[in-house]
Amino acid sequence: MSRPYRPQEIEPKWQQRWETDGLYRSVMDPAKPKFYALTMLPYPSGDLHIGHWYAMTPSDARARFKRMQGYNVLFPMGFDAFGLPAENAAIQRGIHPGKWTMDNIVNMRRQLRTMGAMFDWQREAVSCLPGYYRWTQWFFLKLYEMGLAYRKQAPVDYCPSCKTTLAREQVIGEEHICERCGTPVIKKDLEQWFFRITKYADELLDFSRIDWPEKIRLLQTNWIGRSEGAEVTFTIAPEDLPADAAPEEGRLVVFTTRPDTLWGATFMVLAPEHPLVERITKPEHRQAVEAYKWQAARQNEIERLATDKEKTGVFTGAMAINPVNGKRIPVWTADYVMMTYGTGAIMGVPAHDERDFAFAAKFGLPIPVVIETDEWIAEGRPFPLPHPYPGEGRMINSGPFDGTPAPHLAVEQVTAWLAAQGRGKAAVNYRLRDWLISRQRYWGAPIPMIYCDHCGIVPVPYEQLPVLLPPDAEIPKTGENALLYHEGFLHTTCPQCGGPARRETDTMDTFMCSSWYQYAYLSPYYREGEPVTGDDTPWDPAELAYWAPVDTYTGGAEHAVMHLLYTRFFTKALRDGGLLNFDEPMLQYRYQGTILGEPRKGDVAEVTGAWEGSAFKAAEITAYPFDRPDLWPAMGQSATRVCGEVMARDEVSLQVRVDEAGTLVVVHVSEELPVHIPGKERPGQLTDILYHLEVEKMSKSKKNVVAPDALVEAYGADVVRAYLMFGWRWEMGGPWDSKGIEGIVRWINRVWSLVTDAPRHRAAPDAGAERELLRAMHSAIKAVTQDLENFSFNTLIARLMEYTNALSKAKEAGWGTPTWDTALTHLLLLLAPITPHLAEELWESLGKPYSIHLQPWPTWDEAMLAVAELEIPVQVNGKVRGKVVVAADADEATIKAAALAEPNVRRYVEGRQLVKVIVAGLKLVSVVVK
RNA sequence: GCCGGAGUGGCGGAAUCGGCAGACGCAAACGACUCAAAAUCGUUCGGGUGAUCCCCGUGUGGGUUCGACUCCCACCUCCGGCACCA
Repeated sequence: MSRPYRPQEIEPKWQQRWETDGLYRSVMDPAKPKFYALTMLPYPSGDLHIGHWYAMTPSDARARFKRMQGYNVLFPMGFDAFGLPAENAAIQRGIHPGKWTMDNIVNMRRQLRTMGAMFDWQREAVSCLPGYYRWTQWFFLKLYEMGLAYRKQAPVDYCPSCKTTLAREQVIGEEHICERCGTPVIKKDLEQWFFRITKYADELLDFSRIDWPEKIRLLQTNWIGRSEGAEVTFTIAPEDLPADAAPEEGRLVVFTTRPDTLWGATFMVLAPEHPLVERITKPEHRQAVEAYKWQAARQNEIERLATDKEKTGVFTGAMAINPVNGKRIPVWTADYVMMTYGTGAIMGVPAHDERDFAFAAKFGLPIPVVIETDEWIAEGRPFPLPHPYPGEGRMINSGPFDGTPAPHLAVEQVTAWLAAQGRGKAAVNYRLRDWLISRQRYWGAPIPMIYCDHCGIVPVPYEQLPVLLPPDAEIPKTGENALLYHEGFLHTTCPQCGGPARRETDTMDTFMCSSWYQYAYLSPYYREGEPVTGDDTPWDPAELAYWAPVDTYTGGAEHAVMHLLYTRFFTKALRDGGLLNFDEPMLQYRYQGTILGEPRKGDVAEVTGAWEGSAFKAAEITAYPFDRPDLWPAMGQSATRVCGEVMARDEVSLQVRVDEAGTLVVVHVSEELPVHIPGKERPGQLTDILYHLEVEKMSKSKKNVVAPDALVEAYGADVVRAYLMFGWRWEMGGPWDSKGIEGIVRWINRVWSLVTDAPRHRAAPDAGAERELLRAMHSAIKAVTQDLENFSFNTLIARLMEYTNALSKAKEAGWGTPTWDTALTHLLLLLAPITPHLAEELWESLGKPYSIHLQPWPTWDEAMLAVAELEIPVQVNGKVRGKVVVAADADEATIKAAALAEPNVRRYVEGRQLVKVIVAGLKLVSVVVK
């Protein structure tokens, strides 16, 4: 026996050697095609998570594969280092956010190095360092210059717990909770900075230049929410306008996707915040309208009580005139119309819109039908209409348009007609809102703006960047922004007039930092220490021209409508600013799923004792393993005994499930009480009892976290890498399985001994076996190449296992022959991207030249995949009844004859009428009989 | 409610221009080796009480087809996103 596989020795050795040699330094080389592979950068939370490994190591494998294929590959790594957890740590533990962050980064760099990934650490970028955020601020100034950054007073989403505003994308679900802490978000009226992402709405809907998953494209498309329709101008009845009204005040524009239903509009609704409400409300309705507005504003704050979808609203007393038929219709105000979408006003067409129908039904407004269908006619034209009908039909009661098919032709024709008359025009609306980037936080890049009493809002000159975060800021325990109280930061002079001025204290959303980091890697902290101007670029132009854009991007799908939308916007904005000459930041994107916590059954505890109120006081505890039902005493509870599965435990109590229905009993346990565990001699402690774990997201509080450091220590990085690729469909993820990794350990050990152990005897080469081995080799090369290309990591490992098994079988027969050597070295080449240390070590042990990672990727020969003869299944009436072996070049007639001659097939065919025989190439023969 | 995705052995999963369902593993059982255990190697492993034969089987019910996990229709369950967006 030769030496055993010891990853703990070989992995650090190679990592050091590669680093010393600069094996993974990525240097521009015009002679080679470039490949920019990027995986989402981590937040430096303190420890690397198994999820980071799951995301990064397959991405690394693919980057390595591309490198062996001859590309000059860039695969960088960095840290998204601004953000709230650092401030929370400061509050809880009194550590400065900067120190906390940088300490975490030191640890995470170490952990990342144990992956054995080909990260080029000399290109690392850390977003909280001045050399980085100077450019983040520079981009802000650039966007401001381009008119893409603006400040406005607006009702914004605000998290009272994080004490900061949030972007629309950071508010989750129906309950409108903060994505970071889960606190319900409230609306606040604040002056905030926005980026005009809506300007790019249409371009962001165009995915034709990029290879992104359908799911992400859909999420972004829905988020942007483009809808086409028309703007139609109604007028307020002149007598209902105040005397001082300007002429345009009487024009009320609404957006509708169904201009063809205009003749059915029987009322109008304004959002409660709509300025016109104030102006047109009649004195006798004023009190009710004011009360309603107040209530609506307040409801926004207390989160309009979820389930209640009953329509509310009040009449303003004013009338409007429908431009298509001159009819006078009442103007209402109601909170189902939103000020932030469209024009904040709608026409109510109750017959053909669900919401308008509910509103009209509640307030007794007429519901005339203007779209008819054959079914409606067949039902006898029921009136009033029992249900709203938003579907297709023909226009009726619509003057010149009666009979027009709607909405298909009708929308176009009515829109054209309105436009010709100057009463409306085609229009498009989006759900997407501008990106709110102000955060009332200390730990972020300061927004480089100055407020001067004289000059107003003044941008910090480019030359003065960075606006440094004061390192000596005291983080208030209240969670407020430390910059508000930092006199040295706050007070400055106006760059224009030189007078006293105040700095903006808000910092930027951290998504701003990650919107351009893919370019930061190209020349990290570019021109640090040198003053720069607005005419400079934040990167070395040569590096940008060579590497950008990203060829393959990988990371979590949860960023679909945040990071992935923002970074596309950013690139397009920079392109329009003349900084870039391409349209999309990442040409190909693939996401991975999530590794969840491993489920586990709790032990079965049998407890005797006595009840104390609603809890049970333990006198004696015995714990049995859950999966040995033969040992289970009956579950249940009595006056002196409780028995069931342990669902949870802490230092002094257990929660025991005593029946199938899930009834829980709380068992109090005094500290000293020993726990009997059958099969264990000494009495155990409460902490020896296993408690139930559900499949859930991993989190420290749920105690289901898998620590990669411990896995690496136990199995080695290569095994962990291979297991993460093998165990799940990459894009799906799933619960962790601590047993499954053993299969990889066995496989890797087999690979190891395949190379390092000599067989018991050496046999003469056998031509047939050699040919078979080569066939297996070419087939493995093909499968692994295609699977790496397609992100199909689990099947790739399966194919490598099969190939390993084939080599094991072949070893006794043909060891030491040239064919054997070829087959073995090809196994190592295929393994190199997957298990880089193992492959390097074995490569060296075969006496091959350093490094395996500099070798070209093997190619396959289709001709070598061919077999001389193959087995074809034969079906009779759709069921497999036999198999025949035919030559690979057999013609159809031969195959047919062989199939019909097969004894079992004959049993089914004899005595019946042969209808036909279908020969499906070399795949299958199908016989039909009657 | 609307828009997506997914349902395959005890488990993770494989196979979709329609062609042998369950590759590759985990777990389990048995055997070899061992004083013994672990490791390793070998065998079995969807169900129908053995079988190379037969029947059933890819969420449910229909359909198309010589042939359906795959295509069509109607449902069910779970997951994700959106949610008065006019």
